[in-house]
Amino acid sequence: MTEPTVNAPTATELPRAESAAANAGTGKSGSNNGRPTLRDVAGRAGLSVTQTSRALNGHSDVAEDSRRRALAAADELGYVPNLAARRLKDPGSGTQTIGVLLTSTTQRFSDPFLGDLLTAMVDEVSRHGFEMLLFSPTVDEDPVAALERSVRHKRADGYVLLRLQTKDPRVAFLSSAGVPFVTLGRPVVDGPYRRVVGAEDSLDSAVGHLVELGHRRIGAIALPAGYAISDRRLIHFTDALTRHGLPVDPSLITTAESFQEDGGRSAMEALLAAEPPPTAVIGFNDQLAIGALAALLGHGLRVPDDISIVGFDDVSLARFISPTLTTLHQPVERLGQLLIQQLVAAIDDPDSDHEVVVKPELMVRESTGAVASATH
Amino acid sequence: MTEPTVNAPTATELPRAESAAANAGTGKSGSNNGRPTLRDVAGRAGLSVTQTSRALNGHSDVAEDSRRRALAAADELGYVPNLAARRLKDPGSGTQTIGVLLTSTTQRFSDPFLGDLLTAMVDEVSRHGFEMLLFSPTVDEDPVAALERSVRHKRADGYVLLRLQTKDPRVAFLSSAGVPFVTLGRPVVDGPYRRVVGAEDSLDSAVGHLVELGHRRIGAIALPAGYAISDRRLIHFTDALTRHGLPVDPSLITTAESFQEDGGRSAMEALLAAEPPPTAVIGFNDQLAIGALAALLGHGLRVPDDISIVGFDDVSLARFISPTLTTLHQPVERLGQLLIQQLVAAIDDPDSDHEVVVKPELMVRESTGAVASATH
DNA sequence: TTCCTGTTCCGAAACGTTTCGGACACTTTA
DNA sequence: TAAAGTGTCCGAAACGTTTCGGAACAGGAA
Repeated sequence: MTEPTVNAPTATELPRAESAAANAGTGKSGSNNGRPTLRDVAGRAGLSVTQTSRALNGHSDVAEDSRRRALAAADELGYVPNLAARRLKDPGSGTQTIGVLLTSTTQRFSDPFLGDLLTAMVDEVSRHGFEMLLFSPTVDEDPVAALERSVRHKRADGYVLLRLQTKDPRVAFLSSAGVPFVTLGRPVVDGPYRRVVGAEDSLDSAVGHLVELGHRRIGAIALPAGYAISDRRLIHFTDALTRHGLPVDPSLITTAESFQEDGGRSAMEALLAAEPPPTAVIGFNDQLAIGALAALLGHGLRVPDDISIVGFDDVSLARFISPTLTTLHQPVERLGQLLIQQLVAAIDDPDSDHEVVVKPELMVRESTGAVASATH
Repeated sequence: MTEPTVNAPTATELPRAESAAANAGTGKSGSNNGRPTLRDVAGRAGLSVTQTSRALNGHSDVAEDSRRRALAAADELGYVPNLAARRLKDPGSGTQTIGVLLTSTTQRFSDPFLGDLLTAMVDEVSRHGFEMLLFSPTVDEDPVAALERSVRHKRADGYVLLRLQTKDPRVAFLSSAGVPFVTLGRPVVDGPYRRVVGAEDSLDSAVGHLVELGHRRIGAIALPAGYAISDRRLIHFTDALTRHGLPVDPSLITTAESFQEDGGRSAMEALLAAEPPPTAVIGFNDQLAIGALAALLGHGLRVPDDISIVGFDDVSLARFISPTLTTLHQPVERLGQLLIQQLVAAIDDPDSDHEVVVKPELMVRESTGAVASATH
C-alpha cells in the first residue's frame, strides 16, 4: 500500500521535496520584486512548476493530493500571480477592467445624475470582480482617438459610453474594432450591440398629468442638440402633446445651451417671451428645471401658482428645493447595474445584441398645480 | 565618401536588409495578437532587436541614422510596445495609472463637490499621461483590504484618498507599504506624505460676515463625526466665535447624520428647538445648508428675513436655488489639479513630504441678511 | 605596424507564466 | 502476455521586452 503509488503523500515527501530542493538550488528566488513566484510555490509544494500552475488554475490532470499541497504552499507564501507574465503568455486573458470614457466638455460629474450613475456603476463593477478605468481625451484629442489609444493598449475588456451623440463616432469605432461595449441610450446608427435605454415615452405621463391640471400651453426646455437623448425626448414630448389633442407650438419649445442650470435659466427667459407664455414647462432634466425655477423667481412669478414646472431624472436634490420638484424618476442605481451587467455579458459573448428598457415614473410634488386662469 | 561608413544609409540598404530578412526568415511574426512586435520593427529597420529597443527608448549608444530608421519603421508598422512584456521584464516601470478608492457608504458622487473634484482630477490625470482607476471594496470588504488588493496587483502607481477619516487606516497602510499617495485633508496621524488641505480657518470670514450683520447667536451644522474635515471645521468655527467675542453654546451646534440634504434638514430641526434659536446657521457643506433651507421653509420661516444661512463649498447649484446661497467658495478645479500634481510628484520622489493649503473665499449672496430683532 | 579608445552594434539571457508533447507507472482489455 | 488505456506528472518552449557582456570596427597615438 505504501510502495506502489507514484507519489506517496504521507511519509515519503522527501524524494519530492528533494527534487524541489534541487530546483530551489538552481533556481534563483529573490527576483519578482521580493514576491514569491510560481517556482517558489512549486518548490515548497514539492511539485514541478507545470503541475503547480495547473493545480492553481483548476485543471483536471492533477492529483487531488498534489492540488492540496500546491494550494497550501501558495497560501502560506502569500503567492499572487504576476499579471504581466500571465498576460504576456496569454494575451486573450482579460484585464478585469472596464473603461469609461469621459468627454471633457459635457460629461462633467457636476451633473448629479451622472454622478449617481457612476457611483452605481463602480459598485456593480466591483461586485463582478472588475475595476473601472476612467479616462478622458488629452487636450486637443478626439474622443475617438482617446478610445483608440485605450483599445490599442488593451487597457480594458469593454467600454461604457455615456452621453451618446445622435450619430456617435465612438459607437462606430468600437463596433468596427470588435470591442465589447454598452451604451446608455440608443443612437440613430443602430448596430448589433448591447444598450440600456430609458423609455422617454414616459414623458406622456408628465404631459397627461399637466393636462389633467388644466394646462393647454405646455412648454419644453430641450437638451442641447446633437445628443441621442435630446432628439428622443423631444419626439416623445411632441408625440405626447398630439396624443392629448394639443397642438405643437414651436414657440413653446426651446433648446437649452447646456445641461446645467444656467442653460435652463436662459431657456426659461426665452419661453417667457412667447405670446402667450406657457402655463407649464417641462425641463428635460432636473438641472434645467431648477434653472427655470430660478428664472421664474427672478421675475417674481410663483410656482406653481403662476406656472408649473416638471423635471426629468429625479436627482436627490429635487425633494429639497422649494417648491419640491415634480419630476420623472429614473432608477439611477438600477441603470448603473444594468449597464455593467450588460457589459459583462457582452464581454463574455461578443457580438451579442440586446436592449434593456427602463421606464421612469412620474413623481408629483409641489412644482405643479392647477392652471391659474383657464385658457380654453 | 560612400564607402567608409559602416552603415551606408542610402544605396547600401541591402546588406542590412539581408540580415534583417534572415532574421525575418527564422522569426515568426504573426503572434502578438496580430500586432507588430519589436522583432518586426527590427527586421524592417535592418537592425537587431537590441538596437531597435535602445533606439526607441532613447538610449545613447545608437547611431543617429539607425535611430531614424528604427523610428520610421516603428511608425510605418504602427508599432505599440507590449506593456505586459515590458512590465514583466522591468517591474519597476509604472502602470501610468493612479488609483482612487471609493468607500461605498459615504463617498458617493451624488455629492456635487466630489463630482466636480473627480472631473477635475480626471482632466489633470490625462494631462499627465496617466489614467484613473476607480475602485471600491467588494461587499463586506474593508476599504484597507481593497487597497491592499490593488497594491498587491500593482494596479496603480499611486493613490488618492478622499473623505479622510480622523485616524485613517488607509493612510497608515499606504505609508507602511511605501506606496505613493496624496490626501485631501489632513488626518490626526501625520506622517510624511503629500496632501492638499483646505484652510478651514476661512470659516472666520463667514462668522465675521454674520457678526457684521448683527448676529450673536450663530449656529452650526457639523459634518458627521469621524472625518478629518469634520473636526477641523468644527474647531475653526469655535475658534472664530471666540475670536469675535462670542460664547460657544453647545446647544447651537448639531452634528448632521449624513453629508446630504436630509442630514441638514434634521439638524436644522434640532437647532430650531434651541432656546432661543440661532439667528444664523452655517452648514459645513452646501448640501447641509440646502437641507437646512428646506427645513426652514417647511416651518414657514423666511431666509434671510427670519434666519440667515451660510454654506461651504460653493457648488454650482448655490447660485440657482432661492434664495441664492451665501457660501465659502472652494476652487474645486484647482483642488483636483493640485491633488494630481502632488501625487505625480510623490510618484517621482517617494517619501517626500509636502502640504499645499488652499483658502476658500466667502461669496455673499441672498441667504444672509441683517438680524431681524437685535438681541444684544 | 601595434595598441588603445570610443562608437556602434549584437547575441543571449532573463522576467514569470502557460501549455505542448511526451513520459512514466499502473490497470484493463484482448 | 502483449496491447491499449488512464491518471499524473514534468521538461522545454514560448510570449515580447530590456539589458548584460562583450565584439567589431574606425581612427589616432605610439
